[in-house]
Parts: sequence; C-alpha cells; structure tokens
Amino acid sequence: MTDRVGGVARRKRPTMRDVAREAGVALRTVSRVVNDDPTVGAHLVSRVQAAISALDYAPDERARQLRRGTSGTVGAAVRNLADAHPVLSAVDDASRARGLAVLAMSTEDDEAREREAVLSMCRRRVDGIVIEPIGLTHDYLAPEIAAGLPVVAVDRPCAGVSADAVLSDNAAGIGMAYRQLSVHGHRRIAYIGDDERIFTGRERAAAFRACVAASGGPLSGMVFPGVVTASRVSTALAAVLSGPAPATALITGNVATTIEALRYLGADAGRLAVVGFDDFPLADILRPALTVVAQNSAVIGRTAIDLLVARAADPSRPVQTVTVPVELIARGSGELPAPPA
Amino acid sequence: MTDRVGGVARRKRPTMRDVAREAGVALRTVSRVVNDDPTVGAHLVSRVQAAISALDYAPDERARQLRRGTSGTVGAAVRNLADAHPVLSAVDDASRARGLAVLAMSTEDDEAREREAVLSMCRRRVDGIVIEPIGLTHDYLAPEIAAGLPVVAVDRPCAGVSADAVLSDNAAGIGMAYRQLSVHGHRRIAYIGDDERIFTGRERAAAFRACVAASGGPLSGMVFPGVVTASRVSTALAAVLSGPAPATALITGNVATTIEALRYLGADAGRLAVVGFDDFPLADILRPALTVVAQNSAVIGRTAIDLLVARAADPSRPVQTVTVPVELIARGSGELPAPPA
DNA sequence: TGCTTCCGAGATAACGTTATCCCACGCTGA
DNA sequence: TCAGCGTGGGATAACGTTATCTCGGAAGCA
Repeated sequence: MTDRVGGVARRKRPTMRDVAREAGVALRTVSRVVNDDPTVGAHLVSRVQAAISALDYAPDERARQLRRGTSGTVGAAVRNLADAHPVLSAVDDASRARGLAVLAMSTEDDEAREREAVLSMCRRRVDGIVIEPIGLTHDYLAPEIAAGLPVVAVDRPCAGVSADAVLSDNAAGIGMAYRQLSVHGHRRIAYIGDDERIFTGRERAAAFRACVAASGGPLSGMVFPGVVTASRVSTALAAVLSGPAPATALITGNVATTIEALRYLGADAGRLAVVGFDDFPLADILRPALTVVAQNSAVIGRTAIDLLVARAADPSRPVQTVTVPVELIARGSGELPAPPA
Repeated sequence: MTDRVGGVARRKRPTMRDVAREAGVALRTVSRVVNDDPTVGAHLVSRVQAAISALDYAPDERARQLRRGTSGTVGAAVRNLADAHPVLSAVDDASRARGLAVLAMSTEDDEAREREAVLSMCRRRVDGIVIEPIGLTHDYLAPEIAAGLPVVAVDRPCAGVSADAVLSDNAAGIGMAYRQLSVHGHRRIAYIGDDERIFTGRERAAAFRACVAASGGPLSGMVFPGVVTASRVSTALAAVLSGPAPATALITGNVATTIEALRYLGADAGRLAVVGFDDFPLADILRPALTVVAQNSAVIGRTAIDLLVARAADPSRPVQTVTVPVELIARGSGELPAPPA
C-alpha cells in the first residue's frame, strides 16, 4: 500500500480497515478496542492492539469528530501570541484538564483578523470559543450563538450579542491604585490609559474620574485616555509633569502604557510614584520595582472554560458575567512618598 | 429542523444538502460554488449564495479535510504559551500568509506532555509539525516522518530522527558577547547557563569555554551550566562574585537565567557587566539597560514554515539544518568598563 | 435434551464533504 | 436534419470513523 508522491514511494497512513485486516477481525471491533468498549473479549483486544502497534496506526481525529458530531476543541481568539499571555495559558490548562484541545489564534488587535479567526474556528466546528473581543460589534456571531455555540468573552464583553463574559474588577483595581497613592501623601495623581472606545479603557478612566471626584483632587489636565503609542504617552506625560502644579503620581491603564511611560521616564523613574494596571513579568526587577494592580489570569482562564462547559451542557442557562477580583502588589514604585508641598 | 438538547429547541447546523434544497440545485453544485469552480452559471451562483446567507451556512472543515486528505493546518509544539513567544508569532504569520492555520500546543518543558501534544497533532492529521524539542529522543516520530509528515525542529535539533531544523548561531552569539566584554576590559568573565543535557545549553557552554581558552582567561570556577532555578543561579552568582579574584562580567545563557541573575543582583546590577543570550521585552528599560545577543525570531519562524512547505512538496529532499545569525544589541550593561586591577 | 436468554462480534448505514463519472442540452457543420 | 461536440450540472461513490441492527453461539434451566 504505497503512494507515489514527488517520485518517492511513501507509505499511506493505515486506517482502521487495515488494522482489522491485519488482526483478522471486523472493522467495528477495532473501533470498539480503540474506544475502550468493554464488550470485547480479552484475546481479541490484545490481537487488535498488536495489529495497531505493528502498523503504527493512529485514529483519524477528523473522521471521529465528523461522525460523533463533537470536536473536543475550544477556540481561543486572543489579541496576541507573541507577548506573554497568562490567560491563554490558563485556558490551555483548564481545557486540557477537561480533555479539550485548544486552537489558539491571534487577532493582532485587528477587527477583520478577529472575524476571520472566529469564522475559521466555526468552520472547524469547535465546541466553544473563548474570545478577547476587539471588534466593536460581534453580530456576525449571532447565528452561531443561536445555533448553540458557547462563546465566552474574556477581559471585555462582546458587543452586539449576548454571551457570557469574564471580566476583571476594573473599578476596584483603579480604586486600590488611587488609595495606595493617596495613603502615601499624593494629591495630584494623573492617569494615562487606553482609548475610551475600548471597554477596559472606558471603565478604568471612568473609575479614575470617580476616585478623583470623591477625594476632591484636581481633575483637569490629569486624565489622558487614548490610543497607546509611544508619542501619545510621552506627550501626555510631559504635559502632566510640567506646569505650575505637576502631578506627583501616575496610574497607567494597561501594560503597554506602563511600559511606554517607564521608557519615557528612563532614569527619572524614581521621581514619580507609579502604579500600573496589570502585572507583567520582570515588573519586580525594575528599579524602583513596579507596584501594580494584578489581574488574576489563572482564575479568569479557568472561569472562562467553566462557563463554556456549563453552557455547552445547558444552552438555556442565563447569560452570566463573572467579575474576578484584582490584587494590589506593592513593590515600591507606588509607595514613593509625595514630595513636601 | 430542530434538535432538542437540554430541553431547548436548538437549530441544527445547516449542511450543504440544506443549501442545495433551499436553492433548488444539486448538492454538487453547491460544492462547486463554495469552491469557486468557474463552471457554474452566474445565475445559479447567485441563487446558491443567496441560499447560503439565508441559512447562515458555513462548510464543515472537518468533512472537507477528510475528503480532501489534507488539513491545511500546521501544529506548533512550543515550550510555553504563557510567556512571550516571538517564534510562535512568526510561525503564525508565515503560516497565515500561506493559507495555513496553526494549532499551537504548549509542552511546558515536559517530555510526556510534548509527546502527548505531538501525537494529538498527528491524530488531527496536521500537514506538518513545528517543534521546539524537549524530549531527549523523538523516535516516536519516526513512523510519522516515514509516512511523510514534515517535521521541523526549532531552536534545537530533534534527537533520534532526522528532521529539518532551524537553529540560532549559538557559537557566534557567545563569541560576540565574549568579545564585547573583552573590548571593555574584562578579563574575568563568568558564564551561567542551561543544563548541558539540553542542546543549546551544551552548545553555548562549549562556545564559552572555547572563547576563554582562545583568549587565555581563567576557566576554573567560571562556567556554571545546570538546571535553571533561582537557587542554583544565586549560588553560582555568589560563588562567581566571591573569592580573591571575582568575575567582573557575566554572560547568561538564556532568558530565564538572565532574569534570575538580575533578580539576585537587584540594586547591585550596575556592579557587574552583563550580556544576556536572547532578547526579551523590557530589556531596554532596565537600569542599566541590558545588552543582549538577540536571536532573529522572525527569520527563524519564517524559515521553519518555508522548510515545512518545501518538504511537503518534495518529501525526498535532503534533510537540512539552517543556522540563523544572531545580533548583539548593546544597551549598556555589557559596556560597563572593568574596574581597574 | 430442548428451549430461552444473553453476550460478543460482524454487516451496514450514516456523518458532511469532494471527485468521478455521465447525461442532457444547445450549438455547429455537412 | 442529424451526427458530433463542448459545456454546465446532477447522481453516486468515496474519505475514515461510530452507531444501530442483527445474528451466531454459549450458558442456564427444566
């Protein structure tokens, strides 16, 4: 049983049929052995297993999935594959624990690419999708959800369709950051963060404004939401640090902003108290080590898979949004005292 | 056409059959339209497309793959999904450019898990596998490779089977690091790196020893290969920095070692000149900013997919190992001058 | 011994596609 | 007018599994 490809004799993959012939049993019996069906006699089992290893047979997962109607795979559409992605890792772990494989695709913060990735997952008939939504609307998912596809949004909710979601407690996190800086004597605190068209950017900026209003601090010239680019962050930071009454402390709304801010501050990092939203590896070896509001990625990933499995089991359950607590990790940069007025 | 699952009426997915019925054409005609077969009349095309969007039909990729015999997917078994992984990202990009999807799985540096991941990919009949090998032997891949599965090793070669490989120029990289430190006056240079049972650990340690031998520097008590743990790195570092003639410069053999070393050094980082093997995000905002030997992840990933596709096209082509150049990025830590003797 | 019962194992029909045939139709040329 | 031919489109058989149905035979009981 060989096949000529490119001029080379190359063995074709053995199928269940070949195993059956080799073992001298019926096709169905091989299937039973492969699926650990207990209704097969012991001697047949060993004969079939011998044939399997003799032929290096491995069942074709596609055919199995096609026949069974389920794929045993969850899709994960995440923003980025190149950078650290603790949530994806947690999703991977939780899925494996349940015997599910993960098909991860990167959306690169691009709406079209997100759509393409998600639809490709649907064509592969994944059993569910975990998505870190980018697009402003996900109505193209509506028919899929209606057809019973479990979809769980992570970090931000899906707009335009009703899907389960796992979010961090953004407001509480900003509150913790603000309080920490206040406790250390800061009154003039600035915020630079993500674009308010993005859900998290909106929530965090709003929470920050609420904190300032509650504490009676200055608001004007202190809040800078927008697209995260090196130039915008440095412009904002320059504005915040200049003038007659410069800020003495800074809250950054996401990792990208934090890093751009630190890059801009360079050796002067110790001049400004900083609390970053979201932790990242190496935050502890910076000088001063960075105080952060850390999201609980492990819990977020695990919860996402829990919700996904629950919905697969009962598609009629009410749509649920889970808010995961965040944690302030004090490492030094947020505990720098305010200079005496 | 509804199906009762968990007490809820849930629409079954439409199949090509349903589309054909809706459009009043034969099954095969729908298939032709879906695959852009030009031999279909324009009015039939539009009728079929109308039916497709009316029913929200999406072809079942599994059935298509089963029938065609090809899956349009490459598997990527990488060490880690949680941390930054620029090679995986490059593999993803290069694959997408060729119309291939990527099934990424994490091996977590565990031999059993690697094996499980790779075999799972085989069962899914991926068209090829990119692997960052962990296990000491990959003989379990031999039958797959014999059956024509293209396998490309990345970062390290596969032991036990002959597969294409894409490696960084480890020896040249260590040479660059050593030379940079020498140029800045260092004579007592230490090396801490990965276990020599690991290919890269072995190559880099060997290259380091060769550099020392060539320059006539001291070797004893200066080379510390081993498993990367916080305690081992700090023990090694303490040894290197103590005694009558402590090292004035350090080369670290991989990112994990670099980070542990910096963590141990803490505020004293400026006391020791450091060059790290492999770059990582944020290396530039450390103080002093970290000089590194950077691997060219983009080229590595792209080359891996190139090799994979080439082998798929011609399984008889000779097995090839590509060595990708590395680059020294001077940021400060490697340019600290040696203290006067 | 003869009948029922039960259990292990084989034939066969799906699952949703694509590929191979094959036919019906319209056009051309004699 | 009819044979010949090209072309668009339909029936049908795979692809490699699993589920349903059926059947042969061994064991249990009177």
